[in-house]
Amino acid sequence: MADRKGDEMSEASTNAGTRRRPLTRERVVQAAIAHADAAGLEGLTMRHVAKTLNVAPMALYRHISHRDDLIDAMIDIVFGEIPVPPVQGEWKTAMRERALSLRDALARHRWAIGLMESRRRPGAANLRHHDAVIGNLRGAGFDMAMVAHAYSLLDGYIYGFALTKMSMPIDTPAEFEAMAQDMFEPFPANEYPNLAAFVTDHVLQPGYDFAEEFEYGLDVILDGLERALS
Amino acid sequence: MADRKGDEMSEASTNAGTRRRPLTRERVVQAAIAHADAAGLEGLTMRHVAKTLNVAPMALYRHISHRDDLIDAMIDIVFGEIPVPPVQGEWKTAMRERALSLRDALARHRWAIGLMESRRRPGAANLRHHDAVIGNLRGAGFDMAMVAHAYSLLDGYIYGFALTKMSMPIDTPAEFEAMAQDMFEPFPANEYPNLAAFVTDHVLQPGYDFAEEFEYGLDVILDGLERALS
DNA sequence: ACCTGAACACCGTTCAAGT
DNA sequence: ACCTGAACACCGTTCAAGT
Repeated sequence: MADRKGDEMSEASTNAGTRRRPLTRERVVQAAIAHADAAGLEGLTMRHVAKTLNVAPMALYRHISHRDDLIDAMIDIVFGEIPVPPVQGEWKTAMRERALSLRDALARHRWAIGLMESRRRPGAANLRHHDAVIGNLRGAGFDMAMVAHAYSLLDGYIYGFALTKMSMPIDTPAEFEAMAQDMFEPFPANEYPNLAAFVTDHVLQPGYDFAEEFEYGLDVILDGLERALS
Repeated sequence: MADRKGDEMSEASTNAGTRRRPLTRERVVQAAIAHADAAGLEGLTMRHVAKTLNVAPMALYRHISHRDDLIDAMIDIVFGEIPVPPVQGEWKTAMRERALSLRDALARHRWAIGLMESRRRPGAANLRHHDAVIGNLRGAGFDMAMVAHAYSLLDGYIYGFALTKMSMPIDTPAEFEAMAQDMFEPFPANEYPNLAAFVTDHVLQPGYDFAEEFEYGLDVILDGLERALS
């Protein structure tokens, strides 16, 4: 497959044979995100990112000042993946879509969950996102106090659901059943009858999918805010 | 102060002059919790815990099998600090008190927030807690599907609020004002008018306290569940 | 101008040894 | 039986050096 003729010439000015593109901040951040998506936050080491870029660990420090600066940049990419809510537009559908987009972004980038709201130097996508959410709510008649209520309630729920879902030690029902066995095994039988019934009669039943709970709770919250607004 | 006569003799059988109590699992876990409360999860190293106990790092491994096993034990202590909800008793007040207790426990042990729901081998206090919550809801007439809805909504919100509150880079209003300056500084003036107005006209006003948002959202959720129940 | 290698002060954990 | 010390394979980051 080497030596294809007609390859695009967009990088024609680089030396033939020189596989190495110049390192840029963007390439470092993208490599870091790919690595964290695959290996988690604790798998995200400078040394590993450097290796995937075929570079010495120290080369990264020309483009980022330290690990936390890299994480700042990664988080702003995640915010950039969430469509900006329309400033005009019915608030309930806008907030509903925004919640689903944020949930999906956090599902793609589980390492980001605890970090989205903790940036001391939020990036442009982060600020733009929050500006649009607030703008939409204000336009729909929320006063400042209600904006604050709605924001803390929605984001608390969205991040918290993502957190509990992510930290669930299990993905498939088969795994869950195995874990449920192990879970009760060290304890006397029927020591926790309500929990046992809940697990066997509901959670382990075919068709139950924890992920679907998200929209139920979201609608309870949106309906509650609507009622508070009027 | 050495040589007090009349000291309690409860440890009288230990050698005089030997300051060292025997290491136990409980002492290791308690020292680890104290350390994590003060220094956070990333400050919780085997070597530091060992130093506070005046012991070589390796001595810990006689009582715990590895760092994750230590964390399992720490989490069950946190669950044990939350009063068990009464199995009989009006569900709304029981769930409200349980939410506030859990919030308070997470405020004392911020390192625990992402870990409470991720134990593969939950301890006795953990299982007992969940059993009592489910028992209360079942007794109040929740069917299994509604238990699942209520649980994921409440815990999502409780853990998520704790997470966003903890990760807020700031505690005092003065700090927040300084950070708000820095936050907008790299960007053109009035690039984010809605966000700027929200911050200056509401969040930075005297009397605003983000922590108080918790109960507002909690009541929206509890009222919504009550409505869904009937 | 851009990248590298050696080094420093850390980690969790294994293993063989001390009392 | 209980604890220790040296060692291994890792970290992030500094510093001086290479091209």
